[in-house]
Amino acid sequence: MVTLSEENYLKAIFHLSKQDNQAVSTNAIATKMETKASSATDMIKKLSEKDFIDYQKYRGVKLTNNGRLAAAAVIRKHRLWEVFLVDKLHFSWDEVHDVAEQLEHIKSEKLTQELDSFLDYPTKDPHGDPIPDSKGKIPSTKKLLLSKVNQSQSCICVGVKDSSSEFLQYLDKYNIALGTNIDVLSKESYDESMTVKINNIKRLISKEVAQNLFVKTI
Amino acid sequence: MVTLSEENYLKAIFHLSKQDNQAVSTNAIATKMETKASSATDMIKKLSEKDFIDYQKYRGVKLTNNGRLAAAAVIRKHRLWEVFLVDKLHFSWDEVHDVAEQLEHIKSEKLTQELDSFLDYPTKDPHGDPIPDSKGKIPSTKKLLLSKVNQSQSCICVGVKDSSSEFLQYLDKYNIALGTNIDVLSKESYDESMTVKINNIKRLISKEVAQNLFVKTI
DNA sequence: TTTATAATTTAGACAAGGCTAAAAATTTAT
DNA sequence: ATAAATTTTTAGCCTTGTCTAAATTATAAA
Repeated sequence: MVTLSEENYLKAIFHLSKQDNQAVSTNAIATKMETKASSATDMIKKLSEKDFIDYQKYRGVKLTNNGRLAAAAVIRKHRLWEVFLVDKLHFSWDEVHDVAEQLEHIKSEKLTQELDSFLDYPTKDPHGDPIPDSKGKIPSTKKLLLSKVNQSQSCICVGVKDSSSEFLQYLDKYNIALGTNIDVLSKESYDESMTVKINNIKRLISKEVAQNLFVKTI
Repeated sequence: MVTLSEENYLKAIFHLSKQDNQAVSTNAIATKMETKASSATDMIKKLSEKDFIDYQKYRGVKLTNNGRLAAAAVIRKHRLWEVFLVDKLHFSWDEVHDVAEQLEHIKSEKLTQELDSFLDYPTKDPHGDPIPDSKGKIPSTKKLLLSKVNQSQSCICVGVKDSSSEFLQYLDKYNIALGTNIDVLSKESYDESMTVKINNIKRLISKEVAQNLFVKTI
């Protein structure tokens, strides 16, 4: 039995340790969880006790295989619910996060499987992030930041790095959505801005935006 | 802000106090919640503090209007989710309860409204129980005696308890038939008679009549 | 109308999850 | 290589929701 709070910590540790399952510091966890280091230490002990993480005092933590599976299961549910909210209930992609944070903790294997099937087995959530499968495997995406794309290359928007409402609303305003085609016309080295063509309209994209938009080159 | 546990107690009290909002005993609540009377007392104090129930020591509790609305909101969500699980996710009616018990606590006004719309505004859950509307009003489907209907409630005649010809002729005489709309204007506690409006005509209905006419509130 | 029984409340304790302040270990800088 | 700064842990306390045991109030029976 894993509690709601434990699930949130597992998710945080998963996100912090990224691809290579690096050790994560107590402070990093506390910051991510918006709590105090002492509280993080308390929870670390519980998660370690339950064999979700490997822990040595003062040395940070790493997810065990167990912990990685548990975290992936929560993230899977979070992202499936996001798809549900956007595809079926008219939520926009900047409205889904808080509700999905609640729904991700619902415990029912059947519910998750049936939801997955109902949504036709999506592989990405509305922000372009991959949805772990029922075995915890995450479909890897070869995405890169728009800022890394070369002049006169074309690419397709596949996700965002910053998923704040401000950024998502900015994208909506300029008709940039998942699947939108972006042609990089030129790049300005001085301020790292770029001129692009979107839906046949030329636009200037700032460094800040280009560094927060994931694309896939074509 | 109402906690998960508070919501569960409110639901329990709501179900125990039925149609007429009778006082509910501490023991009854404890039994329903599968907990101890002392725990129920503790929670009763909190709910009373928050103005969800009226409480006098040793005298049981009654839901305030506030409390009734809060309980109805939870029951609404519970039943909408049950419809979702059965209609959309291939759950059978005996599998839905545990999952709905979790889903009913998700807090998002938009989610509830959109779900209601997505399900095409159902009025009954898979067990035939009525789904409260967004204002907390419950489409009552069960028939009850006219004598039990509250002041300023409207109802529709759906049957008789006494089917003697004397009674039926009485009804004919005053144009009361199956489907007739009856507005209860006022009730006299002294002789339990009531003033009603039928086809725009005010009438006095005696206790004897009111106790033999089945209606459905609307 | 007392007494016995049942229901209810109070008092004190516990586990989970969080906090503050202080101690201990590690890292960085001199 | 030490001292200073930073990070992490520990100790002790708080709140929520629960419990047991004891005390109090209400109700039923004689």
